Amino acid sequence: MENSGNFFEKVYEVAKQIPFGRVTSYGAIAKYLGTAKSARMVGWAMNASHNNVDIPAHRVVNRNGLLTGKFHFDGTNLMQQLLESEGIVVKENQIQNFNDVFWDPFKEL
DNA sequence: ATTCTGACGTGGG
DNA sequence: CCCCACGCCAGAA
Repeated sequence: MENSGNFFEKVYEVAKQIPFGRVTSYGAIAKYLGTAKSARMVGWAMNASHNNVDIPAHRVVNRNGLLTGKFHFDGTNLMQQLLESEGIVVKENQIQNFNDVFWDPFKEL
């Protein structure tokens, strides 16, 4: 399982390190891993992370700050509620003050 | 084996 | 500023 590939494992590691009340983008993680063009794979990894409860996938959004994957969660607005529960303001599936809550692995990690 | 789509991002017109 | 196309990799039909 964990041998699915270093890439997925790395994504999980970074996602786990996302601080409370913060969010990051797929591209940021992908870039940090050196696969900036494979940002899609990051999302795919998140899909697999469904098995890993330790992965706060709700804290990962696209570079637009939009909750693109909110439909992949159990509920319709479960992702938004989780983010708001952390103090993040979300409006119409879009994170407000995105730059303020944005967590950059390059800068923070 | 082939084809398409998908939780994205960047670049060009 | 808005719209379109391309790249990337992996899994499903």
